[in-house]
Amino acid sequence: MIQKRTFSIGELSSEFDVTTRSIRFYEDQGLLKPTRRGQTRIFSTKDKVRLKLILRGKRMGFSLAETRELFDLWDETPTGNEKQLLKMLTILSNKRAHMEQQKSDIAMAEMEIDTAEARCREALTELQKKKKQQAPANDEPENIAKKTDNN
Amino acid sequence: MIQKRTFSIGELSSEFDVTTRSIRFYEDQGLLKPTRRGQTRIFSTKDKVRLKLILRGKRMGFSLAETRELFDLWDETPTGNEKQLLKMLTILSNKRAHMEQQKSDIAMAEMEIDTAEARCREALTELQKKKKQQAPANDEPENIAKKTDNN
DNA sequence: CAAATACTTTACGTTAACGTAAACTTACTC
DNA sequence: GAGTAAGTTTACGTTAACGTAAAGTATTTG
Repeated sequence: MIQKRTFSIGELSSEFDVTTRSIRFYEDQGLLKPTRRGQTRIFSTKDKVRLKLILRGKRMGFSLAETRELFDLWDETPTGNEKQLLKMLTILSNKRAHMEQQKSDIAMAEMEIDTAEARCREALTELQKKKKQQAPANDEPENIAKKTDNN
Repeated sequence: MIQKRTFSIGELSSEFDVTTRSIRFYEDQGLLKPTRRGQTRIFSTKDKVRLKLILRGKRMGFSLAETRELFDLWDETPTGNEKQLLKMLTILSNKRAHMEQQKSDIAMAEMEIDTAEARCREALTELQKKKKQQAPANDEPENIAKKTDNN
């Protein structure tokens, strides 16, 4: 046995930390296509992979409809005609552009977070100074009072 | 005059390609704080900067509520007490983690897009071959038809 | 001064992506 | 065989982020 081939909805739910409601919703929207044993859903590894892609897509800001469109196109790719394939290439190119935008956004945000953190730490040490001035000339070590919980 | 100091809602709307409805909504949610001349909104450069941050935040998957919370915290930072500042540092740390996740997501997506594109191009050249077979026996060199644009 | 242009408020409508509740079926297990 | 755990369907509810329409004001322009 190379791999467990099927999964219950509960297994996927807990593995990816997503509600069963969501998983059923994704099926309803045509993103997952589990088979059935009786009325119980049985998910393949392909479904599992797709679920992972759905969630990553969400984190990247894609709607379910977009992701679904990608899945459908991808399924048609091996048998696709020239027009389909060219459409796929265009979409891929668009995704790339989207990702470049995101990388740029992230880079700028990172810089700003750096300066924000610096400003914060500065304000903190400023507070420490004032504390010292208010409680002057004391031979007990200060760092006992300076304990901070970093939660 | 160093810079134009104020902006109308229409100016911001066209500059950032966002509807006036959205801008008013952002004000309503406490993200922008334009002054008024009569009942007409007058936006400062600070508002303009914040609008840019709002939009970038959206592209990064932040809700307006999250962005608003950041703005509020940021405003309190210079006068903040220790607790406030530590909270800010925690949030900044969370944002960083979020961005690391995103960078990882993007990196994986980029690889998959690469292979998807390769698969597409392969399918395309496969189609070309079949076309040639239907219009056979030609002494022109093959590589003219095999040209690919690597964009 | 009339018409066009750029604003404004109020308020109901819409879409995506689920949450939540109720009522039901299977499958085990004590 | 009663309970409980995991699954199911149906269907109404909810939230965020605006869209859209109506009706009014203020200023500019031909």
